[in-house]
Amino acid sequence: MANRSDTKTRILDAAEKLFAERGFSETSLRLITSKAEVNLASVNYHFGSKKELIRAVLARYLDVFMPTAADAIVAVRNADANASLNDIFSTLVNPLLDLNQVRADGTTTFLQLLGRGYIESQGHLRWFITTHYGKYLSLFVKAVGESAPHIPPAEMFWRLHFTLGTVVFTMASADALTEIAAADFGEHNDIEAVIRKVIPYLSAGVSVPVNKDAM
Amino acid sequence: MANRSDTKTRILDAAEKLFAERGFSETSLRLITSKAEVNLASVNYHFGSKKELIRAVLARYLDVFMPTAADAIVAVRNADANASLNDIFSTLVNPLLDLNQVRADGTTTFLQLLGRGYIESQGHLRWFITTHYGKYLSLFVKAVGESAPHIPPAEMFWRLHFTLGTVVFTMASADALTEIAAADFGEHNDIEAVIRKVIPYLSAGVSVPVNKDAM
DNA sequence: TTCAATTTAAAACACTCGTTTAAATTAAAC
DNA sequence: GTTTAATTTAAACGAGTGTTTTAAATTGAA
Repeated sequence: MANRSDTKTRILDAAEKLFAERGFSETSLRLITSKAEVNLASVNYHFGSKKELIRAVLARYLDVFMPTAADAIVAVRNADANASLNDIFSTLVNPLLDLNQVRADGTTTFLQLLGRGYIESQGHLRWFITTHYGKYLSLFVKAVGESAPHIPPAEMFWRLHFTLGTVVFTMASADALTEIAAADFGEHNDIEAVIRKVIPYLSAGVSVPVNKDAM
Repeated sequence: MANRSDTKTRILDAAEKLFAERGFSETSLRLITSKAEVNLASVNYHFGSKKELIRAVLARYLDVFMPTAADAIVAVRNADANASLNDIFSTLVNPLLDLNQVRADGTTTFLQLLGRGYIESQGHLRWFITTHYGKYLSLFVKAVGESAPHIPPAEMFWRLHFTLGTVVFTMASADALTEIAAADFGEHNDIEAVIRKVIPYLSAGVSVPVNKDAM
């Protein structure tokens, strides 16, 4: 029996789950192919290399998320030219949650993959994302900057990277944190609850007035 | 020639530099021992295993930083019982910068190691830090909590992890970010400048009032 | 049905890793 | 100065990695 439900898709589905859980370099091709119930060599046949598989896994999400997120931001700014930072960040919630309709647990998986991607792999993934999705990133940066015009560009550069760190780290360990929160505080959060917790934190940090003494 | 300036120290010095730069699992013992100009087997002879070497590298910093940081926080709270969140965070700056006197580039190295430690290695490092330095961590959490009494404990749990993510991610990529900032904005930041930039961001995020609608 | 292209399969390749072994060397104790 | 313990050395081990190769099976079109 060949091509039962597409070997390529079976590999991608197994790989994204394992990559999100354990990171890229900690996930071997042998583990992926055994979970996907396909032959080891089929990864190199269909994708060329492990690096290209990683990029394919991320592209499957980015190709969906980036355009819808960009559309949402454009729409919000057309409706309200003075949209707040909180509005801009909140705009991303729905495009993120929509990923759950693309695939089960899509939102969590995507955010964890993004986190792993920025934490690991110095080169090829950063390059892949910025060259393939750079125009969307520029749009996001522009929207945030214009919603907090009292922050100079250089300061905003740092704060957006602080923000990236917050999101990436939180999402990469979201499962563990949710478990601890449930055990210690009886809270039962899903990924949407965590997203809605982090947004006010980010908005406050990004827009806090710059202290000239500390520069 | 044996024992030229202590093999153990040579290993620790080479290891901490490489670990901070490339992460733990990306740094092989062969690379460490070649940089340290010692024999490969000496790592296992002096430290037992790579895991124990990693812990020894971190302990050398934590043993210095944790007590002085705790003392500083106790002192600030004795001087001003209503110390603000910004005060608490700022109190950590000097203990951090003092690490530059322990070793060249000590502050950056320590923060990057801490970042790598929390990002990588699911188990043994988290366990090592919480069991060996738990009392200091509790003191920090208590001080922060009491400086922002309007934030419920469960919410504070999440915000402190957001904060951890910001710090860890920023420090792990501090070198790259500083370079970009210099190229794009003509800013020339050292590690102290980055620390002083991040503190107001963190204080604002941690202390922003909780929006009941979003819970 | 035949034939060529695609896909799967099993095995081996070449390499890196942390660790261990056993001999050689050095430093310390008597 | 001899003996004893600590340290350093070189070599090998065993397990794991991504990738390539070779051949077999399967597919779709002629």
